Amino acid sequence: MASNAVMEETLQILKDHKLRVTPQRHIILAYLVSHHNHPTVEIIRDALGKELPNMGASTIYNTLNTFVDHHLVVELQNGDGSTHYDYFGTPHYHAICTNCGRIVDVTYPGFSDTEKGLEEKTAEISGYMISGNHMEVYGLCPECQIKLGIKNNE
Amino acid sequence: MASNAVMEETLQILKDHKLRVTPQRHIILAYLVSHHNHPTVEIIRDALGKELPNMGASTIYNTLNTFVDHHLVVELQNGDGSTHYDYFGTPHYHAICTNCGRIVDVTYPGFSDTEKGLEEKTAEISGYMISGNHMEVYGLCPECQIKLGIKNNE
DNA sequence: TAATAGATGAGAACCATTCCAATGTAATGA
DNA sequence: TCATTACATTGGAATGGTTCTCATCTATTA
Ligand SMILES: [Mn+2]
Ligand SMILES: [Mn+2]
Ligand SMILES: [Zn+2]
Ligand SMILES: [Zn+2]
Repeated sequence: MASNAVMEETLQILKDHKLRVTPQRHIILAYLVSHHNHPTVEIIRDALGKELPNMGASTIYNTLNTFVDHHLVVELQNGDGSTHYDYFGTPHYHAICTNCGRIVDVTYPGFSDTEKGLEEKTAEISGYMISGNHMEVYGLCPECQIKLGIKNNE
Repeated sequence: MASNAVMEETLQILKDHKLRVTPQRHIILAYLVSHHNHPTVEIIRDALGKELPNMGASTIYNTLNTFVDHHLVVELQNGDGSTHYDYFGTPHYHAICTNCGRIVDVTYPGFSDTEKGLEEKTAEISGYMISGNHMEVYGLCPECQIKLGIKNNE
């Protein structure tokens, strides 16, 4: 699906909830849709500083929290103390480097079955009414393996 | 395995790493091993206040961070702003209530296979050298379902 | 156009966690 | 046993990401 179609579809979700599509919300969403870098508020602020120099930090937090509330975006922690945000258009999970904090997307055929199985088992056992899940796998990214001398640079 | 056997085994891990088994570390570990309430630092502090009234908050943080570094304890977030800690003796994952924050343990036969499969797939796809994973499932706990009128109290 | 509700922005406030320096205590070795 | 060294605890200060407050601004509705 084209990036602007994703945008339109997502913005419609906001409209459906009587939320206004402001320039700030539009530009933040566009940034998230077009970048897969799992940015922090600070990174978003720096990246959008040229287009909207006066955008307040509160606005970025408010906007991202709104997106999270509507399940358009997920929050991630990589241990660096700040929250990372991820436009969650396509189901996937994350591998997070315990050394440098790098977060990469992962998915594979059959992943959604695994996910669904986990949710069903959990509902059955715990009695919870399931609304979602987070899976994260931790380890050393390829670059840190080299940096730390664990893997040879070939 | 008896609780004191678990304690001994865990304390030995500290000794093996040349870490001293102080009264503070001992009492905090004992609390975690014998409670499955996924406590915060504040909860631990309140619970142990009678036994060690002068224990500093820094000590609790230091101790828990040490345990986490040695993979004896895992950290959990439930959205209430503070970190929750869990003695991770037996592999399991968590169901977290999005309304009240309640965290419950879940496991089932075959869970470790699911877990292992996820780690192997991830290593293969991402090139990461895997050291662990976190799985969390979100939803409404049974009590909140009733409280919110979603499920009838039978 | 008037009235209302929703959104932004600057800075203050919050608060969980970390940092720091002083003090205390266990391990080591002569 | 004494001296030395390394590890740990403590209380308080500092940090810093996030939330809160409120005046201002803008979109929506009637
Ligand atoms: Mn992602
Ligand atoms: Mn648990
Ligand atoms: Zn890395
Ligand atoms: Zn609940």
